[in-house]
Amino acid sequence: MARILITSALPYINGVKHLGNLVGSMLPADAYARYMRARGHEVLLICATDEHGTPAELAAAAAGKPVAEYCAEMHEVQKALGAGFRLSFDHFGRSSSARNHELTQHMAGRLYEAGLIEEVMERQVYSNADGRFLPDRYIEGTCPNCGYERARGDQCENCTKQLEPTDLINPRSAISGSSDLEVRETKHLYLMQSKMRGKLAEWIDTKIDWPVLATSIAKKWLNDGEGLQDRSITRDLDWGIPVKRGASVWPGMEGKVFYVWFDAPIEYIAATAEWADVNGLGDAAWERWWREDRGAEDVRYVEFMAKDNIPFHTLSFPATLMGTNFDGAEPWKLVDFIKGVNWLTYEGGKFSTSQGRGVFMDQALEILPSDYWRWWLLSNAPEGSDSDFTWEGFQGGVNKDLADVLGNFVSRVTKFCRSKFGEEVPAGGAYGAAEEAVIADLSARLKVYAAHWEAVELRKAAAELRAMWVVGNEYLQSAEPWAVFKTDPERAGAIVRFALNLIRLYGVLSAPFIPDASEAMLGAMGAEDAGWPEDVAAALSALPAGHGFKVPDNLFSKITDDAREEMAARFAGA
RNA sequence: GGGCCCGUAGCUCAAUUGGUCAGAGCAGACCGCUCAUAACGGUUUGGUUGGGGGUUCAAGUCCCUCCGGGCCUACCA
Repeated sequence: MARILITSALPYINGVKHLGNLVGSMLPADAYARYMRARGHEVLLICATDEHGTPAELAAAAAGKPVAEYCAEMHEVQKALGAGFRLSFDHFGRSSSARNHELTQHMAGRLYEAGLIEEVMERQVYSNADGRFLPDRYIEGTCPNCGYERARGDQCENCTKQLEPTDLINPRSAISGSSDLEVRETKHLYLMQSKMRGKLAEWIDTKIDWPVLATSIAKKWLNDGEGLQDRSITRDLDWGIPVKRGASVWPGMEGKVFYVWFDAPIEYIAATAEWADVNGLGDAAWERWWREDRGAEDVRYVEFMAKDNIPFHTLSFPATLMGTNFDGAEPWKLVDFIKGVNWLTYEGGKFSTSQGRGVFMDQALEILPSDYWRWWLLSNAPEGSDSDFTWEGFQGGVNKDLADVLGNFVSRVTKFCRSKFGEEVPAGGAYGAAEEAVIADLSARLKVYAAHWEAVELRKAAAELRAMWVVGNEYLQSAEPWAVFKTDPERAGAIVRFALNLIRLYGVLSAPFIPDASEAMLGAMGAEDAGWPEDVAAALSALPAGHGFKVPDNLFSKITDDAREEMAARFAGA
């Protein structure tokens, strides 16, 4: 039994997440956690809302609420939606928690002691009308290069030229539209990542099994230009974690907060502490997952995220943890494997919150149960490259895989049995060559399935699972109990007994992808406590003769063409 | 501009890291079955692996080049 720590990239607080966000980290993390738990490993799955930063403040303002109140509400909304998608987080925390305040300040203090913090005087644009400093991209103006009037302070979307806010002609606040802007000096803390470049590079070089996406992005940042750049870890904002060295004030940094990207990854750890608190477990309980000197030396830590998160998880966060351990006193657990995925697109374009384009988590659950989405998203996860959500593809995948191959199998077996033998497992006959062949086939496929999960290959695992469902239909077709029943009811009984056991087996194997349907299958078979089939032959004899079962409602209904067209129109966006 | 990834059957993707006639699923065609959600099973059509050149006994896989997509390039997260 291994100990596996799993974190999902933190969903940002400013609204309901779309299917792309879901499949980018939370859903794969959940499926992986479910599989590993099913195999008997000790698993801890951690996620949280990422609550700091300018967009959170603006979203709160737009909603007409104090930011703390807004975040608290949105946290509950996201938590409920996660539950709706059956995301089995051991804890879904908040980056604004007291634990994270304490830990973030502690780590900053340690980095200071390590000599890895530098104070830098910056010049930033301040908006008098908005009463705040504006991040580059919140300043709009005319592009000096192409004349586009809505260029942003970081880059012109029209001509793609990279800009400084001060390059813009007629600059104005993107928030209020005010042109009452001025450049002010403000002091910030920089994490001197450049000092850790060698150490980070050496560490990355050991990660030969990571997706190219992850290592290539990390190496690019390490080696590009003058190498890894030092990075500001503070901001002039109200909402956030106040800048402190541990519990002490940080002279000259009053009124400032840590940058959201500094405190968000630390929340992985803090959320684990929150988990311990909620469960009344004490510090040792979470430290054994994160501190190599306190029990975490045998933990395998796997992170899930979309590609935009990779630099922070391969460089900034490890730099923070390594720096914090400058004297060897705090050996924090570093990530062992990063599952980085690409983007999910919507009908060939981008999901867009502002234009209402694409399907968001709340809408998805209004339309169909979570299993439909989980199956399609995971079996089409954007692993190798971006993948595209289309209603036609979704309809096809769900109807064929879930309704026809799996759902119909369960239906045909249980209904046939009920009509010929009643609602209990038939007694007669014995398994023979046909059943042995299926057992051999499934045993081999189960090994492949397990190997895909070990490698975190979602699409391949899904394909193998589907192949195992197909084996059931092939078996029924060749064994044809409906014909055998007429001449040899005993033998037909054995076939049906085997098929009922297949349903139970599928219930166990399918759970990482479609937990609700799995529960329905196991419930119908009266086998809720079924464990992983280490021995397929034994697993397919688990339901004994005379064991009662129920014919479940159809596991999945099909998406009609009319329904598909209606949804396509509804979510096409403005 | 610089860097990275990708281009395989009508569609979505594989291919044990250079090694049998390049494989699946969907879609199409034909056949079978009738237990089942008009579901299932079988057979089958379909590819000069984006173009060109090179290395090698051997290239989808390595090198060069061209074409066509996508992504990243750091103070929004």
